[in-house]
Amino acid sequence: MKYYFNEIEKKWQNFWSENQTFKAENNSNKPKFYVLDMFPYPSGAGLHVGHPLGYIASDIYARYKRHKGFNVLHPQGYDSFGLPAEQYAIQTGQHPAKTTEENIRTYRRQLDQIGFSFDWSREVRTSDPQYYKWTQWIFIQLFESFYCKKDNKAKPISDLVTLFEKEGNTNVDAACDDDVIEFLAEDWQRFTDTEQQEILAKYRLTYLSETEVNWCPKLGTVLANDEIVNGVSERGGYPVVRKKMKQWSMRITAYAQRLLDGLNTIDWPQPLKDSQINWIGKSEGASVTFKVMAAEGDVHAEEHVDGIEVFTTRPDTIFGVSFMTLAPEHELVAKITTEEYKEAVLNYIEATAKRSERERMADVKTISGQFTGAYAIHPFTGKPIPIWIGDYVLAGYGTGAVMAVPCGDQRDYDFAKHFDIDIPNIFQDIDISNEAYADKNAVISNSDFLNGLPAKKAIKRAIFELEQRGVGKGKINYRLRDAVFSRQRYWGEPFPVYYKNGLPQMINVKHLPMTLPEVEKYLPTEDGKPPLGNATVWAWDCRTNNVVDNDLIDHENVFPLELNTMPGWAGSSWYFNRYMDANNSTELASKSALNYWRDVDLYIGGSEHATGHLLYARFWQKFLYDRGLVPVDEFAKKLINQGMILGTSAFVYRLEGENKFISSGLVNSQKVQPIHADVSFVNASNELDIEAFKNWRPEFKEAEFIKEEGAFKVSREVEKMSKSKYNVVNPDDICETYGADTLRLYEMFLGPLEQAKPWNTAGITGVHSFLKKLWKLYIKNDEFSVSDEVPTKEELKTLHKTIKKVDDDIANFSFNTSVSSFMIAVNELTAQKCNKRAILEPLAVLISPYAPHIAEELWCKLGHDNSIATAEFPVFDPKNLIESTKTYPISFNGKMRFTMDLSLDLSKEDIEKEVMAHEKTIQQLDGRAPKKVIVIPGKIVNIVG
RNA sequence: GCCUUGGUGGCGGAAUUGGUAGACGCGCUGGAUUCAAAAUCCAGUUCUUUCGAGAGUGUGGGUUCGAUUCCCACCCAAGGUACCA
Repeated sequence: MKYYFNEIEKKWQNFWSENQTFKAENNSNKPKFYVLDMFPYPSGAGLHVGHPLGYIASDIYARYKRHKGFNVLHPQGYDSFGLPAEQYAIQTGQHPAKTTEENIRTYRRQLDQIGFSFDWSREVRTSDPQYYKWTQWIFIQLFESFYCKKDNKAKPISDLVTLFEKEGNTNVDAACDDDVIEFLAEDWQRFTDTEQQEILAKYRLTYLSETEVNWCPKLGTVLANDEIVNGVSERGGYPVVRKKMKQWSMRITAYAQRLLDGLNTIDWPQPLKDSQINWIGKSEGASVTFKVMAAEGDVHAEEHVDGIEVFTTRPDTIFGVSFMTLAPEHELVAKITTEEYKEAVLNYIEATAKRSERERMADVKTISGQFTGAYAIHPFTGKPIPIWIGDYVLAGYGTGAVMAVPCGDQRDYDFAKHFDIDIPNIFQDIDISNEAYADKNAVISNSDFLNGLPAKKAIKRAIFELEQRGVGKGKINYRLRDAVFSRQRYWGEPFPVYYKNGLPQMINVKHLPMTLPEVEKYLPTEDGKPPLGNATVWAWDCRTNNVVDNDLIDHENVFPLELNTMPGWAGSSWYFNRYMDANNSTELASKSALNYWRDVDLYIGGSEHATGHLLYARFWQKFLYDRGLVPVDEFAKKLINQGMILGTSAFVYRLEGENKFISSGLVNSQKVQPIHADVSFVNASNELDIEAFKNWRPEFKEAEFIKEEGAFKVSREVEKMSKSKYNVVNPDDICETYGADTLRLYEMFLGPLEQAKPWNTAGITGVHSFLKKLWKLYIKNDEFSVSDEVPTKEELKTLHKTIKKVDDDIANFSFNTSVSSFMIAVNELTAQKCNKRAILEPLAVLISPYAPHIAEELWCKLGHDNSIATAEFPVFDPKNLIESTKTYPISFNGKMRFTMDLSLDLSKEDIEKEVMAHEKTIQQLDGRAPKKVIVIPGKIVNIVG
């Protein structure tokens, strides 16, 4: 009766699939539990052992919750739009849909073979028109909405139109573009339809705007900030430049505060919350407008410049202002610069423009700047303030201008020192002769009405005074920008948009989905249009509501369609809602399904999505909530980031200039070249399979190998798992050799779920032989058989302490320690020669979330004809752990020296008497009298002295 | 620089509220079984040691009868982020 894992695993995978064991129902008397994984992008390379880590953890959790009586939703799908399929299409001409389909098939096979309890009847694919129909639908809802700041929620744009008709926009408090002008009801009536549309566009939650974007010429597309690493594209490492383009944007900034507040209501990892908080970058302070002083002889100066607006977090330091600095790109620079300084300013701007964004960021130490000749007027003192330009001020943050307070800001201080500008000290008893004082702990002085106030009070007072005089006001500034939503790609969701007189029009939702058109080529067109510009049938006929041939475009009835597609995060921002009712063709999900499942109870995925997917998805969820489309405004109550599994690379050493390899222990100080060897050639003792290595590449065929102690050893190093490092381990091979249950257990056994940890196949034999030992417990005389005898106290103790441990571990997501406790249990039961049903049946259930195939087989052999998934989880009974004696550690000055078995009934005094009489105590004390004896009954004895 | 997380044997890692540091597994050493190998089983395995014992959880201090755990300072590593005004 051997443990034939391959047969067992195949058998049960088929059973689950045929019986739809894990299909979740949308109505049930059981409490609901929704366990979600971040769905994968189906790449051509398939899965390596690092990918399923999170899926195994969530699967254990889902199976455990089923045993505990929950109606569990545990779905899976594919984030199947994306760049790699498109790049492949560009190279081979193969339609991305085809590549994607093939990749999905590989993924599905690999996932099935690991034995996940996914409800595949709810599978979603973002690239499926039946799915992206609803992505397009949500886009239209965003277009038809604005953000009302009074009610702090999104509302229909028609509400806004009603308001405009009644009273114009003077009383409207809504998130909008900065350049909205005020108008009255009469004005609104007078505006042409086009003018009205242009105004509404400034309020819509998605809008077209001329934005400066990160354009990657090599990829022919716009990249989001998080797709750029160190100034080059994350994919491919191509250079990225700034370029102005008309793009769809999402007004995520309207939700900045709610995205911050919501973090307090969800159980997500602190580092992840911190990076979202950072990304949103809220800073509180004031905006202050500095009037510009008329240049000598220029009587009209004030007419062409209203003033320079700055944002500061320290309005309390306003009396310390001794100059202002504008970003070189600031639009006022040209207007205010005096004749005398024109040339110098132009030269400076030219010089900074030459330096790339990257250089500017890397080189923080060099101080540069240029005086413009112009002066601003201090709003309180009326003194002239010289206006400089300098590239330490960034055009993209705040207003692109700062009021410089050298005594309170190190950058201003350095700038002032460098250009010999005055550094007035406005802090009482603070020495600023060497550096600025940036803390908020000083008392303000030399500052008129702020004198004697501590910083925090001074900030409030300063804002009050600014507002009184109408030169500024309290303001909250966010680093978060509106999100660019257009991509110049083929393999993404098309926008449901056509253009009439240059104005975007939404296609009526009843004509969705707008499916991707066929194109000849997947590259941008020669005149720089996105790939959809290659489509010949991509025009909208308003009479028939059909996509028609471009030749029919007449701008009266037939109009051109949008050529951009949506970004990768569109489809992933709401998929968790779709799983609740994945096959609904009339709604994104039915009200009843949404109200039943509500939100994700446990979401597991990588931390790399902190400021991308996880921020956008929260934004969309809040929007959908505002519009009454979903019942909760945070989609995931709890989130866990699984750590990355790293590879353990193997290195062989080649003597420099020779085709001779030397075992790693013999290298010493010889000149060698380390070469990655494929990890599959190396065994648990780091010995290389020389024959396999020789056959690997022709250049090694004739190589010579210098062994140590009869073997050739490699050295190991932990690196990221990657093809080029030959340290990738394929789960298919592991399942073939050891089985899926072994893979699942080993991935959990490696270490804490959230921690990054190296994979080393060598250790897998430990968990594999554990499963074999487990199997053997159920075998007697080579037959499957268990006895119905009453279990002993010891056997019950082993079982129940394991139940308790596993319950606690799963509650803490500490899956690695439950694997250890299973091993301990099986070791103990083996030693006890336990073959009893009363122990072994609950044990099978206990292990089934972790190793479901072997558990099903044992369950079946124990005489059950239903799946073990339906079994109730064993219940811990503390009475099985009650002891009568305790092995006391006897310590001296806190150091344990020996142990003593004593009855738990003994009093403190009795314990002390017994311990003091013990020969080892006498020996330890060596004649000294103890100063003190600490006795904690049931725990420890500590003798001091 | 700032924020976050972490630092324990040769390796992955254990140690609920401060109470026997190194569970469990790998590797290693020795043994049994075998013609041999695989597989399996048994014993040992933190370091030092004069074999009595002593030291030991990044470093240095502190609190405590007792600290991997709490406090202070510092060092190192990983991840995030940045002339953010």
